[in-house]
Amino acid sequence: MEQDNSTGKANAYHHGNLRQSLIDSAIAILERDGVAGLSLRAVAKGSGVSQAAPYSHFSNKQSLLAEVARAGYVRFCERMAEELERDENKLVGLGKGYVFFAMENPALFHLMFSGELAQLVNVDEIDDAFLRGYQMLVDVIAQNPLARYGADLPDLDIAYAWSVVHGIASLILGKQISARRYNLNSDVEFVEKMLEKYFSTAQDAI
Amino acid sequence: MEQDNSTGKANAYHHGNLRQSLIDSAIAILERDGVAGLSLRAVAKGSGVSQAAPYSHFSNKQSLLAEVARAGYVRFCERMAEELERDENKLVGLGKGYVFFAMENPALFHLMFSGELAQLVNVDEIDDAFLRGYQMLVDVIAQNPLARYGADLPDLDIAYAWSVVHGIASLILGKQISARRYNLNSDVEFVEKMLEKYFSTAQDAI
DNA sequence: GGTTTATCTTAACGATGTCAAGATGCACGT
DNA sequence: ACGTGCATCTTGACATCGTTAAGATAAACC
Repeated sequence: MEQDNSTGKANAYHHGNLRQSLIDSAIAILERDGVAGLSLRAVAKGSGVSQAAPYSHFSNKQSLLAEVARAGYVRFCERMAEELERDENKLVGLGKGYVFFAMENPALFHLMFSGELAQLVNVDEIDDAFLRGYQMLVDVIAQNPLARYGADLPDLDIAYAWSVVHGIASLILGKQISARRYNLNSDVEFVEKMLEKYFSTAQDAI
Repeated sequence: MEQDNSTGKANAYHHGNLRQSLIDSAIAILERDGVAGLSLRAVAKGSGVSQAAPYSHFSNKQSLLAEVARAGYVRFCERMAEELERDENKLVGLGKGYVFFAMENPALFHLMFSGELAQLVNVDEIDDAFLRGYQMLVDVIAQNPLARYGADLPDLDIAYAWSVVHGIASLILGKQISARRYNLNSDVEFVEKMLEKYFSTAQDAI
């Protein structure tokens, strides 16, 4: 974060950029082995340092995970912006980005939204990255009011739209919903069908 | 399960009904201390047996948790049925039961739907209890088609309604959504407003 | 060049999931 | 009635985990 990766003082003893390296290692382990394999010792080994080295940069495991979640929110926003450009219906595009990110990064998504970090950790730093994602939804809803409810209560519309995409993502990750149950070829196709059907906006309607 | 609780052969050495007792202890710990306090050793101590005793009844911790989840689905269905009677709009009632159960049993709900059990454990036994809850939703949707989409694709309507309530529940448990954000007094009130607004059925519409 | 200080290592502690070996006592055949 | 088999439970141990304490290293600054 405060130190450049490439100009780190390469040294047998002093890593040079351990803080960021630990976050990267944690994300890599999360993608490869899931939450089960994400031990502090494994993260340290992934960065080539000893077991206790992370404690020079994080007060405990939860603090590291909070930073991982923060990095996750950044990627999350990028993924939504990517899909937002591709889709004409902005609400559908945002929803696709939301659910696709969850499907592509299941463990990271779970870490970001499970709420296990919210209690013990300083949430303010997370909020920065998190609120940027929330703002994307607010903007899209403001410009594309949902078809059936007009704009009289946009706040609830925001919570509603958020709930729909988050519910779809959660149920897919939890294996409760699958394309097979609905005779579709892939989960991606299922998500697209769902969002296009239930996220029609005022412009699309009738 | 196969042994009665009251007629268990009370004995200093042989517990008599340890299997069910362990499941009950696990649920009690889950409610009191959350997932963090749910160790096998704590569960064993809660039933007054030694650390390794659970391995006479469960192959590992995951197997015990699977049974806990199964018991959770039973309670889950009861809670939905309770709210279903109370509400005239059946879809709204079902949704209230769904979200209220999550709010009243956050750790249990998380265990039931996180999908962490789905990989390693024999899911068939869970499915029995789980499918009863799913069938409740199917029946309600069949009798109360959603207002705007008719009955041409009820399958997707089911997935949609499920996603909405599951999303609301998940976001509330994860502290991403709260009544305070929407200027409401309580999360219960927020849930009721949401469901009544977005779960209007064909009968209610216009 | 010597000191300060951040960074990293080694060693250890308690807690946890799990297994192996043995103790206990209910059930059942004789 | 009585011994045997088998399910059930205990003790003890091991590897792994998060975390802390004490000390080693070397970069930074005077």
